[in-house]
Amino acid sequence: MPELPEVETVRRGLEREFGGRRIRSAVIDGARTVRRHPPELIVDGLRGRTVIAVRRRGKYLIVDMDSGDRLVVHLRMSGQLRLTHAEEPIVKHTHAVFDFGDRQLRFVDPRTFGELFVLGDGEPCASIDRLGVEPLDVGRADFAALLQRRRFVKALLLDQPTIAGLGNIYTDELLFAARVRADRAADSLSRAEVGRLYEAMGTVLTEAIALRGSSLYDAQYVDLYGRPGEFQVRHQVYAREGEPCPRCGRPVRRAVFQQRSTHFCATCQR
DNA sequence: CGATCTACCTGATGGC
DNA sequence: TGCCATCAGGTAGATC
Repeated sequence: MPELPEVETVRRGLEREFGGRRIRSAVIDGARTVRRHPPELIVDGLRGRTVIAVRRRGKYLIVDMDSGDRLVVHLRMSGQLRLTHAEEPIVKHTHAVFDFGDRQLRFVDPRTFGELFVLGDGEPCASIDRLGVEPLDVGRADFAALLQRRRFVKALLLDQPTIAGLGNIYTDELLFAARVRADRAADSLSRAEVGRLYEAMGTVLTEAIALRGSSLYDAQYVDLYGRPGEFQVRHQVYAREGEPCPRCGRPVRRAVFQQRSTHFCATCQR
């Protein structure tokens, strides 16, 4: 599922393939994908505009256009952005096609949780504006301060207004690396534990980006070119229930915590 | 404030 | 073979 490393991988592909290129036309199909405003705002508003830059904020992709408009994309669970040639057949669940002349950018999303919307020059966006710090930019002291709340540490790491970009896969991997249980109160972590969590956040996310993210058995996530990521082979606990813990050898466990699965080692994580 | 629950949606999977 | 229940999880909103 697209979390920070997957979204960052797509961002890099978008900037490389579409930076400086002009949208000839756009087609939006399906009512749910563009749901914040009429689809004409994209179809008519972005026609003829050129991509200046592609940025990422948390799990949001932000495409800056030469008009000052920004095309915002959130992949949610099953959204994919794909680079294709114009003549390639439109696959099922394709909800948006941006034609750049020699190539197309297509948004494919079976579960239609993902969304596209456009923001005018300077227009605020509550969804983006309320996002918390970027995990790879926040300093150690600021990160430690964020944890001074009486909430389950996993819930806090998943809380986008606190820290933007972590999802279920990477929180489980981070907590394992830091040897901290998901259900610990965030403000009960020792200095050493906070330090390990901070270090893990940097190393795990950086390596995951280098390996172009994680693709699971369902291959819901692939990059712009349809390639799966390779970080899943480095997962220590996520989707490894029953396999030996890489640290102590006891079986990795899975439990439902706050309505989602949590993978952990009951021996190594305290 | 924080925890819990639900809705959104399709495809894959497993049991019978 | 088919049918049905279950599960996957990012975000928003209701409720306790």
